[in-house]
Amino acid sequence: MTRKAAPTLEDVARAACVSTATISRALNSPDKVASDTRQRIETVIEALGYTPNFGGRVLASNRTNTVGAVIPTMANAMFASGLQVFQQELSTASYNLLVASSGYDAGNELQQIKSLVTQGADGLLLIGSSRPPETTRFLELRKIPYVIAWCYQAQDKRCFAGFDNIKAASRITLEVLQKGHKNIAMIAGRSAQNDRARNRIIGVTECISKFNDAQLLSVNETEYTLDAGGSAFEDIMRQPDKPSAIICGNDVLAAGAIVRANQLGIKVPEQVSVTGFDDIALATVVSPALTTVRVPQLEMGKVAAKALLELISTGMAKSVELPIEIIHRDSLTDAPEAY
Amino acid sequence: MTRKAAPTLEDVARAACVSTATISRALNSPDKVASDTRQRIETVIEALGYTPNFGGRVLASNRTNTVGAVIPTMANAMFASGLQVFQQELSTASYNLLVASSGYDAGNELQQIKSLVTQGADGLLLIGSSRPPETTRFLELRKIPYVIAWCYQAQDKRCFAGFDNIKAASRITLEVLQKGHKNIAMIAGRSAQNDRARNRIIGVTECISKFNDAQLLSVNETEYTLDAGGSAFEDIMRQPDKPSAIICGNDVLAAGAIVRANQLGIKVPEQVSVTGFDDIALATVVSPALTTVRVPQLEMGKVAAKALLELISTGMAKSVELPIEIIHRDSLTDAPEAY
DNA sequence: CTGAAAGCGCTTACAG
DNA sequence: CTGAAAGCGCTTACAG
Repeated sequence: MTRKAAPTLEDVARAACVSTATISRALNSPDKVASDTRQRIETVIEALGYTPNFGGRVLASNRTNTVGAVIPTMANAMFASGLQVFQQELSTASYNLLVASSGYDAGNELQQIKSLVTQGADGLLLIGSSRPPETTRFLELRKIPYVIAWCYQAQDKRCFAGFDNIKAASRITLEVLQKGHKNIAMIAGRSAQNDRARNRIIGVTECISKFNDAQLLSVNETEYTLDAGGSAFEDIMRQPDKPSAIICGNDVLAAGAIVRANQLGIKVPEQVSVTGFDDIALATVVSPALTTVRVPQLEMGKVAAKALLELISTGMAKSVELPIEIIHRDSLTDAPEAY
Repeated sequence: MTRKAAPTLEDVARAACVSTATISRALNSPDKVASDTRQRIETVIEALGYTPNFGGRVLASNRTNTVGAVIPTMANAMFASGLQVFQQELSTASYNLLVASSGYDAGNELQQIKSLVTQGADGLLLIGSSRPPETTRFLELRKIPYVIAWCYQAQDKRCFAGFDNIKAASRITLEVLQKGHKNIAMIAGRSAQNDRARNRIIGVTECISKFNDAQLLSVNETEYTLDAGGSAFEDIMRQPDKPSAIICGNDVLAAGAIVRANQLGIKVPEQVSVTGFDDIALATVVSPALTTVRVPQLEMGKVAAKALLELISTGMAKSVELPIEIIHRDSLTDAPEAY
């Protein structure tokens, strides 16, 4: 099986009767080459089926035109669709996307980051702002351009493309309180290695604490699965002090809670209101449909790509804070008077 | 901003008092190096914070340790979770994953394939078996190792990691028929550039044609969204000849149909049964929960990764056919007697 | 606008 | 087990 060697710049140069330098220019900065030469070169390239060798190009230019993304998980719809837009945006700039997942584990994240950087990623997309010093040190040391999505911190010099999770969580909490709910519970994501989950808890807590007659009965941290949401719901509804509303850390948890409620014969929202977070497809499919906070997933992907590209080429890019929105559907209603 | 140049093999060699060749060996085939030399080298590498330069390595070895995946869309949960497993499996073999999406468009797919190959992908994961000759030619010409997921064709010499969509669609159809349904409709994906969608239609059609007293009233091709599923459902139920069961090309379509049915006050499954395909999270969240065919998403990701790695290193790998399974939930019930 | 040539940082036969 | 050296295929000042 003798695999005919792919044509090289050398081959093209010979066939087109120019130097390799000119061909390289014709490819990378066409305007520096006379148009007739350029035409001749293009013909030859076409005829030979030449494509630049990746390794040669990378070694000489020290750039890969590749960007890496490390996300918590691809299995959750909330990251996947943003990633899609991110990739499309990169694609228009002739950049490719390397993807890895951390499984919400900081050690794993560092490992994946190192792997992507070793594979030559020119820049990185990361989710969330807080990570162990070891990771931060690595990023700094290697001067890796990176943008952080899914959160926003005004005072921070790093580049964000996201929204303020504390504010967003406060917003949905306010909706709940305005419906007259006094006894509230929260089903949250695991906050230990997840600043978004943590900040959503903070947002809920802070908002409730401003209302004298309202109280946060409990915060149940759990993994982001339907089952876990269901179990947490069941636990909460077994307590003597039942809430009239449950605020969930994301839509998966909320959908899990509602599905379980339906199975247990507990009426949502008549007996308990439930709210979500993220606004993924699930939110419209559960019954009752989720009142939730819509997170600008697609917009984040797009903005993050632009920022990262700019960061790579110019060395700096501005953070952008995207707006969230409360989506009113059927899972949140007025607190029962008698309560 | 003088960015201190990263240490090279050269630097390590000098510091460890050995040749660059030895270091390269210590890195790539440690057993070829005396253990004390290796130790010394490791210390120096650690001290200098050396990591191999990607471009140099790629140019010299002609391998990137990167594979690419071109999937129809990341936004749909069915591909995303398989991709996650695929990446994890690659990761254990020190391979990285480049991802791109085609949006179910063949032209787009070719463009993305070219882009990934240009970026040095050692191999490719592709979804589905049928593509334009132009694409096939490119793949052949460049001798790109690739594996095809989400389908399986016994007679084919290409490498598959998937299941037989025709058989799978027949299986679920048989379930429907065995419940006594005679008048059936199908809501399918767009089959033009999508062999899975096409084969599922074939499977349904073939199976029904074997039953003399049953008929396929209509096949409604539409895009894979909740709304499209809902609209198709509405159209179907507006016809004078209503089906007693609707077989859907995937869970998104089925969930969309059921949500719409609920809104219209049409009872599922009492008035119409509805079945899905894929078994994604949505299937358990809609109410009634979907009777559907479970596709081995995660297993496919894993098997595909193994096959691709083997294909890259040895030049060949066997196709594997994975089993599907019918998941019985609540959206399919007996046909009304009176019908 | 074009060419000659150095150099990017590795890997890998080939010798020893 | 180790080293000297060629070579991978580009890009990019530097001259002209």
